[in-house]
Amino acid sequence: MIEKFTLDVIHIIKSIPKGKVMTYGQIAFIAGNPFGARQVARILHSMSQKEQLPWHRVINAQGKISLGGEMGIIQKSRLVDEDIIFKNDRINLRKFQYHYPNE
DNA sequence: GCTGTGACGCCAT
DNA sequence: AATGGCGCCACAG
Repeated sequence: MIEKFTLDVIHIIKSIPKGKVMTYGQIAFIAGNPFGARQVARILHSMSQKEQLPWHRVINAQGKISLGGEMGIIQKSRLVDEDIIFKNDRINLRKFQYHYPNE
């Protein structure tokens, strides 16, 4: 049985519109687990390959990519393609963060 | 059912 | 601004 938290997280991630991003902590908070940022990361890691999640729209609270190596490059270029602007590998959250409708 | 782990976040230096 | 340490919790082994 998969936790409701996990399902909520997946649903929330799927709702992120193009050109916007959300942070791990924000998603976890909305899903009902204020301290579940790490679970969000874990969910992405395990599900993004199977599910069709816009995983590249999820970044950390500092507005930076949490992945190193090639995956990080891929994520960055995907975001750039959505007109999201990087300034020294950092995104302006005040401008690009998506505020979830409910809660 | 106990233990380690992680694409994190926050506060104290 | 940069680092380090601790907390928190679902999931795999």
